[in-house]
Amino acid sequence: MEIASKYNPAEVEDKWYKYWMENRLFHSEPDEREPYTIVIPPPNVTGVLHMGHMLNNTIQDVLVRRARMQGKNACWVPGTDHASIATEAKVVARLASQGIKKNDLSRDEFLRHAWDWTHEHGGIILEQLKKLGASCDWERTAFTMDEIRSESVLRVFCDLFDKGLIYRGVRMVNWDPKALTALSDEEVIHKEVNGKLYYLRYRVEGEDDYAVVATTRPETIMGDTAMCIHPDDPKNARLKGKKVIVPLINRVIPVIEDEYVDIDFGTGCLKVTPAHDINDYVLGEKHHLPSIDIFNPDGTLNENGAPYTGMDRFEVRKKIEKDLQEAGLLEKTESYTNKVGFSERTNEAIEPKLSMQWFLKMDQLAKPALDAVENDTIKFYPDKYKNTYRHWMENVKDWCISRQLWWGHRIPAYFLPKGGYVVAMTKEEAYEKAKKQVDYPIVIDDLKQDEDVLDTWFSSWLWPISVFDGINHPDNKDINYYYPTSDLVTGPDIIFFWVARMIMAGYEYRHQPCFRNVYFTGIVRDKLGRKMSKQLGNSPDPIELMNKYGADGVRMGMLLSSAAGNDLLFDEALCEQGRNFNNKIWNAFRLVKGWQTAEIEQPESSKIAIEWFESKLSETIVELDDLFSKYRLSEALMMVYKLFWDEFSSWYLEIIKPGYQQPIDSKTYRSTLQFFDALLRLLHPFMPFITEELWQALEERQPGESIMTALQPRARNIDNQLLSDFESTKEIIAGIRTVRLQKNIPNKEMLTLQAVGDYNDAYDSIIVKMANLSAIDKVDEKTAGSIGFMVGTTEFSIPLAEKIDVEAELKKLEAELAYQEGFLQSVRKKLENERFVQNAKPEIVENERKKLADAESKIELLKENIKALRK
RNA sequence: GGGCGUUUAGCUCAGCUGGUUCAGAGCAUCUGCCUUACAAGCAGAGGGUCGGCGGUUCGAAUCCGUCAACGCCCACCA
Repeated sequence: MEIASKYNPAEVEDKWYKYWMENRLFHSEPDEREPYTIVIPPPNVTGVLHMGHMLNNTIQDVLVRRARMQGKNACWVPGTDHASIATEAKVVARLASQGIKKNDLSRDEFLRHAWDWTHEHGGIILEQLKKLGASCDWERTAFTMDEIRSESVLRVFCDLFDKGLIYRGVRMVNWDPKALTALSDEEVIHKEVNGKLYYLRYRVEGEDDYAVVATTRPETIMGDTAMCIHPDDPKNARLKGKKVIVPLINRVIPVIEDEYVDIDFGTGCLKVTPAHDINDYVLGEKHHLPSIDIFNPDGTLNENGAPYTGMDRFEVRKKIEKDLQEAGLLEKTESYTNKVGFSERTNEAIEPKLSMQWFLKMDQLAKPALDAVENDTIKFYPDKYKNTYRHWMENVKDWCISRQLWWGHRIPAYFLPKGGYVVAMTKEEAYEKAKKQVDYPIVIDDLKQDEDVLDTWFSSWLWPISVFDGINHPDNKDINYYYPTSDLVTGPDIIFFWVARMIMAGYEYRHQPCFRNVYFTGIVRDKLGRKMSKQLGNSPDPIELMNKYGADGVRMGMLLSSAAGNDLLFDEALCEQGRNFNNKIWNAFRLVKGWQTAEIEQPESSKIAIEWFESKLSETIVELDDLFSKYRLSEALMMVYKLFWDEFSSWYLEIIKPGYQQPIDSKTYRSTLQFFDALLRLLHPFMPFITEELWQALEERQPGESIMTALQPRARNIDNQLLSDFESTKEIIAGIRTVRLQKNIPNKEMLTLQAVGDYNDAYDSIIVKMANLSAIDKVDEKTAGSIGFMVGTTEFSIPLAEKIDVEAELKKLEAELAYQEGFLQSVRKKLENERFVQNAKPEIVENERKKLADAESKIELLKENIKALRK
């Protein structure tokens, strides 16, 4: 059979994915085996696969496939997130492009559009994951807004409300004037902004004096309800008990005193605008100040903002500067850099705003979640994120869970006609509750459901439970079997949004951790270290990459550069390396499958090679287990890579390779197929497609059989002596090859090797074959006019009378001699140091003595050789 | 303003509780090879005062201090 010399992924990938699906190999049902569970971090339902997903899902797939091959019942649950704000923004934008304004639609009409959008785009990303080879249990695909998940969310809301953990109240929240909704603290990103510090003059009432206030936000003066000074501030002591007049609008406000004020900032006078600054709000509460809200939800000024009503807040800032200037009320401005909060989603400057919202109390939920990570019930990889986590959990604030949006889970609170509300799963239930609560007659349509929806994360935080329907049916077979899940793979950027909250929900609803290990991936950057972004155009399209290098090649490219928790600098060259490796595997297979077997005697060299490779394989398997246990996937892959490429292909196969058109003995062939099989199984979690293709072709397989469900090879005996002897053998061979290269001796030309003195000849058959020797002679003294090298303390030489360049040879030997003498010197110094001999561990000292002896014998040899050459 | 992390070969990184698996790996580079598995390859080679300084120690890439550069997270100084 003729096999192409290049591996063509396109021909095999779709075929095997289809095969896996048809045989339902990804599907899991509870059974008696140990479960291994991963829930996918659900991507946005309307999202498109990017490099971050590639990394994240490749890692998950490696873990799942490996677990499956360890005989566990592996289940990777896929799904998508409704992504409230992001999706709603996209739908609004699309409607706008069709000339439709959201406000012109009813809630139901808008939701129909949103669902249309979801059905059009939803699932694209999941299809893309299939191309990557993701072995998700697609029969379990979930959506945060499907029936089961929605019911779970409402149930949890009602439950937490009944437990008194959810409350409703007017609070200062982060308002996004573009999305027109409140945000949680976590959705606000603080950025440095270059602005100005404005010094405004507030006249003192009834006096010909004024106080100067420094502010970054002059447009909020219409909301001022006090001026505040520090009680111990001598500069401003004259203002105590006075009243001042707000510039331009001439409203009289009191001067209050509070230690909150920093005497040294600006002039020591602070304008207090309780409606539009969180600190001012606190001051306002404390001093019982009125609060004047001057903004509309969209960031324009309302009637309280007269004379600037209707203008945008940033326009007003410019305008008011001018007006103040003209009125002589602006003392000066300074350039000033301060931090401003921006909406994570819309990038709009956040406006602190007082509004009625729903909150979830966090302190009680946080307690067990903090403990679980502190005591390693849930382990973080890398563990540095424990610090981050602890800090947040110890300072956790109540979670604002309501959003003024339509796309999402509508809050199940129903307002009563004469005030008050009831919380219930359905309107009917709410009605029943309401009837008991009020002493006036009502009908069901008197109940008005809250217009707001819940924060997206209020559904995501239930994900590890809700995907198994463990909220609605807490005692079902799936949740009891698959929960707690095993590993979570996600980015550190959502440690608070998601990870921390899942842990809380896990303890609240299952009294168990929701997962055992969290693997934090880094951010995928380009090779210059820049974040990938659409604007920069530096983000490759994963699908194109896979078309170019094959899914296995790209997977390997992602994995090679991904130490846990470190950002990874993605370079297409790594995919190329992955593709090249695929090709290497492919060609090794071509070689092996091309051999004819015969009942001939097994060469000594093959026999040794088999024993050696058995040990090497076992040794690697042990090391792999260790690396996997530490989630060091990058290193694990590199280890298998080297095992296959260097040890198996360059050494093992070359040793056992029969001469051209010669058959191979069947004993060696059998072992070789077994090794190949084991290697494919080791490789499969990393590169599922090519390994399946070759595994299927390696031997006759049963219908429906797959490498996916074959078991990982197990380590057997490791003969350390053999392994170390073999390394020496490689060195000898490399030594001969180096000589060939230096002396320009073709590989075809046979050479003789002399081994001087003590020498273990057990591996001669291998050396003869690999270095193309006619013989290895043991000699007491080497032939004159030969070129030599040392391996360990044994000297080897190749007689090459006519080809020796005596001068060059001398130079080489003398350089070596100088090095050895220097080395000897340093070892001597160490051993002559009494404190070293006394304090160091005996084995260390013993080792130094051995080094000394070795160096001495080497030096002696070198001297002899130099003398011989000089003759 | 607090906290965390990083700094080792040209690049990306590994070096656990101080001492021959301590100066390593892969890629890149250089040299020689189209040797019938693979040029997407084979065989070899070169390359680093382990960020700077100081300390502990018989001994430091490794422990301590300090400085520097970069990165991340948190924080209400207008």
